Amino acid sequence: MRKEAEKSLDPQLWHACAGSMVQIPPVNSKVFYFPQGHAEHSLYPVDFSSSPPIPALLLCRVASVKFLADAETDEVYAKIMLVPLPNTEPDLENDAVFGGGSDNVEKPASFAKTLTQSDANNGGGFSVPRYCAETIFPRLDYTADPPVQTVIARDVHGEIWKFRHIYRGTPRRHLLTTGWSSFVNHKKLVAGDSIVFLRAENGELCVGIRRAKRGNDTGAESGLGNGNYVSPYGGFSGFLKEDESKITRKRSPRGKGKVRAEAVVEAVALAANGQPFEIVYYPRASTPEFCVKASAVRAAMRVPWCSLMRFKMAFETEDCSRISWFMGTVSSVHIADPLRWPNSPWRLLQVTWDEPDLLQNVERVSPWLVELVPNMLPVHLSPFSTVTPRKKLRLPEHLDFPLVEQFPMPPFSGHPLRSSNPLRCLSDNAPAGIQGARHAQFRLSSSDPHLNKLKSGLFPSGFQLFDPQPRVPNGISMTKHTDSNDDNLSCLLTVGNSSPKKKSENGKRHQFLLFGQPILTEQQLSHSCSTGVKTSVKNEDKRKDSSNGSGSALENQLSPEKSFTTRLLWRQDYQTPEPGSATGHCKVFLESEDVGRTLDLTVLGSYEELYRRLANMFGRERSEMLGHVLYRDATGAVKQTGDEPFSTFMKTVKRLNIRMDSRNDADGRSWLTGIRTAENRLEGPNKRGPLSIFA
Amino acid sequence: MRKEAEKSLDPQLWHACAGSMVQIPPVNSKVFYFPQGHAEHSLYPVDFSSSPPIPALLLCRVASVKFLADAETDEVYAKIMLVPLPNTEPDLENDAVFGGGSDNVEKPASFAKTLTQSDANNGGGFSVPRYCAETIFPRLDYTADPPVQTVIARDVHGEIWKFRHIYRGTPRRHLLTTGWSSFVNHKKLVAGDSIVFLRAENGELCVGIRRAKRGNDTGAESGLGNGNYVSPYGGFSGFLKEDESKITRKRSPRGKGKVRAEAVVEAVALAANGQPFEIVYYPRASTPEFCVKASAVRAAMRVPWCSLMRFKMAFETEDCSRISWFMGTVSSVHIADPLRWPNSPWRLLQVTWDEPDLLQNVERVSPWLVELVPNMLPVHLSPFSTVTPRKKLRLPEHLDFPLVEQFPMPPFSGHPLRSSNPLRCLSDNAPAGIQGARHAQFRLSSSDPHLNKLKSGLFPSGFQLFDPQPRVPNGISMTKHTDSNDDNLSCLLTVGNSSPKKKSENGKRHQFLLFGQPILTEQQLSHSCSTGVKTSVKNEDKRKDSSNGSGSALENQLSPEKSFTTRLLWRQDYQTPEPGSATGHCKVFLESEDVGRTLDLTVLGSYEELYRRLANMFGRERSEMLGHVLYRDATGAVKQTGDEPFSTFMKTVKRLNIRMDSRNDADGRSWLTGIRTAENRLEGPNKRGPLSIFA
DNA sequence: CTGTCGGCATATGGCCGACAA
DNA sequence: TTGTCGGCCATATGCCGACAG
Repeated sequence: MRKEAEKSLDPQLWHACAGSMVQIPPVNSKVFYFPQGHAEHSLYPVDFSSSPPIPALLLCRVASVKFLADAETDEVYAKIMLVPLPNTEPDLENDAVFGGGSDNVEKPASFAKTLTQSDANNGGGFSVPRYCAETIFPRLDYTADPPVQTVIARDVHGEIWKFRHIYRGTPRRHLLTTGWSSFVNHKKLVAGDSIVFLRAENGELCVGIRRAKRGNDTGAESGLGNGNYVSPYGGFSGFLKEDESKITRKRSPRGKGKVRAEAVVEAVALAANGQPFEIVYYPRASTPEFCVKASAVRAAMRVPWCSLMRFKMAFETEDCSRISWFMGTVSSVHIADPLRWPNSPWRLLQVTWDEPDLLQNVERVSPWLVELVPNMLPVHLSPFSTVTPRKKLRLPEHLDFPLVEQFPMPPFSGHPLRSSNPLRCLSDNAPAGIQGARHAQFRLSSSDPHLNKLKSGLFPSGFQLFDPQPRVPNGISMTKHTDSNDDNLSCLLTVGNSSPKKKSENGKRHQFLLFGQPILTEQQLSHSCSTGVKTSVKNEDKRKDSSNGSGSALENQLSPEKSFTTRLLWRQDYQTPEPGSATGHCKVFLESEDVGRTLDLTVLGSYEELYRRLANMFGRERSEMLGHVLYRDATGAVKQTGDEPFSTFMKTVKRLNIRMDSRNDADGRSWLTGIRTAENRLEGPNKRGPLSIFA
Repeated sequence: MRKEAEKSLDPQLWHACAGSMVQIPPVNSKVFYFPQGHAEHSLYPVDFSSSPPIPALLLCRVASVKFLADAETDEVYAKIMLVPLPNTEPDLENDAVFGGGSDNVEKPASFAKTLTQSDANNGGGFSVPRYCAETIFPRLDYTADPPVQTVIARDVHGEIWKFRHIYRGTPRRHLLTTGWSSFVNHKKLVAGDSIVFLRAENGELCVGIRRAKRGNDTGAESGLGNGNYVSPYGGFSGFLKEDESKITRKRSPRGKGKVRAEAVVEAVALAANGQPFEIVYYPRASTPEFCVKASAVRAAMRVPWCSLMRFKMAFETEDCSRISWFMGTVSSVHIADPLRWPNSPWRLLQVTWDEPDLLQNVERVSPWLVELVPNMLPVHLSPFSTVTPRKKLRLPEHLDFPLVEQFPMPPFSGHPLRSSNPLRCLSDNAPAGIQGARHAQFRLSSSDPHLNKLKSGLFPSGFQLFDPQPRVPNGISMTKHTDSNDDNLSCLLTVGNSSPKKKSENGKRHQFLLFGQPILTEQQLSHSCSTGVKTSVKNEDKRKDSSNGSGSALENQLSPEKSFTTRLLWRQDYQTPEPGSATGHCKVFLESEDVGRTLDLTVLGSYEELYRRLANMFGRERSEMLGHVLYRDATGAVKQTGDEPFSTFMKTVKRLNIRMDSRNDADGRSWLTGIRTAENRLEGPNKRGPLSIFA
């Protein structure tokens, strides 16, 4: 292919387009490069078989960074040249060695707006929010009647766009008229895409675009215009990739804007040889960054990660207007892909979310993406709290554990499961200093002075634990399981559950989209269904714990039967019983759809009944189910229904995936026919009703 | 990149789009593969340095052929899988060994029309030529008033287009109305592009497009609508490539529709290993076919090519409506690139054309592209004669020389210049049988009975040598050099010149475009200017001839001073004097422009004067000329003005190239803005007056 | 026979204030 | 404050016969 003139664009404009959570490591700083993450960043499966053995992570120096934009789509991406560093570097070396320049250049004035239907479709006008007009645009002469000016903006390619900016109407408002629709057409913008205006340092106005990650058409009915989709920071790509590739194909059929598999192999080969190599990173691809600030990785790996640890993680709404923190619990710590990447910390943590439905497909995260929070009553921060990710919540000094193992040498040599045993990791390795932290983590109670100290820093002001009317707008609604034998717990659950209903009843609510899948809050789903996601791993851990027969006080403290707080955690987040348990609820995912439905296995006595039930549930023929229902058995292996006796199946199954032949492939051409057509298509035959249908 | 579904399209439609001169070798036939030609087919320089040594040509079997079309531009191309064959194959083996099936499937009814301005621009209608409507379209019911129908056609991707076909107006004519402009817009057609309608064997109507090779905007003023540009068959790519890349970039900036350099290297590597490999061939790329029917190559190499041999070569008008034969003379026979491809017959022949201005950049051709014709009075076939390339003029049997050297082993081992010595090749190697042919070649006179025999076969019927009103519509106009010392010659020249003027004076004339460069007939240029192209090589040959001291009768016959016919050839085609001669005319090419202008060097006394003259000529600053004027010195090396003393420069220079920084780069985006804009651009600031300005 | 033009009907684009959320 | 709508004007689109080459 032709080498385009790789003109690095204004880094500020680039960042404005990339979103506020994207951080590109500065030149000369040190990062860890993760081939695994690089592979995830590629749309296509990456075959490392021909490569030499590669370390799972590689310390590198950032030799150069180019901020680029796709010539066709304006999608921003970065080319980063990395120089592998010898592993002899001292472990705790300061990153500042290379003098990573002052990254703190102040952000220029910028404004982003997600296009409404009116902005994108009708009459060719754009409603300029007052703030944007007054702070970003050139000053308008309000003495004129009407006040008008021509706004000139430069896009990522340096091309100039002119817009008539007028202040008119009753009541008065700012509008872009002439020139706007031409811009929309040229950039092929649709409602839901965002536009970024930025006043550069030289005073010039810049304009960038951020395309909506059109998950699929379901977005249309929830009002694309308001689209407050969640874009995962350090997201997850397993099940989703396929969906995304479909989207990408529609928008740019030549597979641009994504990294080719060969590029990954090539980079990895060079990296393995210790040679400089170049990586391309698409910040809006919804896959986690795979060049991570070395200090961040080191800091994260100093934490002896264990099950039951509580953490929060930042996500960005799709339009980049807000950042949300989601709370979760580490359900298991183990190597994500022990065969290929035996010692990789990448996605080391298996997690469960306080809002599991909101983050359904984020099952594993890398430690440096999350922030530990003291274990306490898991009453959640609002996902809409506006805590910025910059004012990071620093852990108390005594939480800064020493390294569990040597680092950056593989932290989990020998026994991959060793660290995934929470008890061992705490009881065997934890130095005295940890105890204080653990105290804060596990001895937390409303009367504990530590809590008050912490909560003032951790929660929005005014937040009160056990507040009878807690101001938690959209937290998980807690289930009303009555098999609890602990009144205290029930009480707490009730209390925690009393408030959220208030807001959940009126339809208009923030909508989240994660990896192109609409995220429904639990209210939208059901109160009676249990989530049952990712419980087995936890229970495996638990079984192993008991089998090793350790009886330390610590273990007793952590055991569900012995500790109040732990039990609370347990109850709430892992309410689902044992695999194949009495409640026997199971999530069912139809491949072509987005959100799982819940199925009560207890009412079923045979595969035959299951098929009938599933066919009924999805409006398909029973015969279509045969050979299409997949699940993972106790060992994690993928099986089809029928592979095991039904009784065994019943006991192990937690999640079913129904593979369907995709229909309606024929309209691949629609992207050609322009915006308005694409718009209409949203209301076409693919339109579907709400997906939260439960058995 | 994503693998598109490589659906082979209807071969008939493919051929209709590719043009009538394009022949794809049938499966199982044998071809010679030329890496050199493959590299020329790539837009970008191909670096073979990392490859193992490669033979210049490789006998292969055609394993499969896929007829494809670019998803975006509809440009047709072919993917051909070749299997290298061992060199042990007998040399003269018949190609039919593999049973190359009957290639003679009859051509389906098809019709091509070059879009007029009206077709492409106005009102959204398409004037259907009656022939097309009556023979290709479905039968119209003429009893209706007006007769209307919907014509349904399938394009290369199988997509369906509907057009309202109406027969109306006074006088009645066939039109496509509704649906047409949508087609034009989707396919981004502009005036000058062609549309192909074809009735497939199953009765279905197919539609294909052939884009004009828009050299550049000069086409606009000469009337794109009539565009009868010449498209070279087995063209030339040296100087032109750059121009073409500019064009391609404008139309498809991602470099699609061209072969990548790496693809060539990969194919060559496989080929060198004897492994099957795939090549991609774009028939409309104006580079010669590099998989050539083995029998054609063998036949061509049986001819002992020599200087002064006369030949003709077929070219196709750009709209594929006609095929023209151009006559030329072999000026030298030598390896094109002796360093890289020491024994390659590729572009073995250096040629001069009877119409040098029409084929200015075709300087070297491969032997199998040309057809020998007996040397005789070079009065030219009309370029518009409608001789099809199929009814080939077979050479008399006695011209079928035995092999000069073993073949396919390199035919020119040892002394690359050996065969370029016309005397040696004729006098040393020529068997007796040649004499007869040579007699026809050189002993030709109006009274010679051989001539009459030959001319009846070679010339259009009715053609009469020395006819006072010869029916040669557009032959080269002969110059009126008066330094001739042969009255007979002058007479002949006058006679030859008497007719063409008739048609040349009125503006409407066939326009030719070659490699994107408009071709002006000599009338359009000047009568007083000499062409000076490719004279030096000839003269070099001549010098070598005399230096070897042979004094055979043959040489005397060939010497300009001794032979009438030779002298005539010489006078007419090589009227330019020695390099640096008394007339001292020199062609000047501005890089960004298309056609050279002629400069009289004799009036100049210094580089300073030259710069002033050139600046004046092109409306540039004198300072812009410094360091930008390039030429080749006597040895062929590229030099800048100033590298040699002016007097030396004066003696050697035949052609100047002025390199200019291209301005107006900002409109690279114009291809995006649609047809009408592109159309308008043609009349924009780039518009230029006629280019044939002479010093 | 067919390329181009001007006429003209209709569709679309695009600017506007009204209104309401 | 700003998203959406209907009104309405200007322009573009596109079909037509006239005319001429």
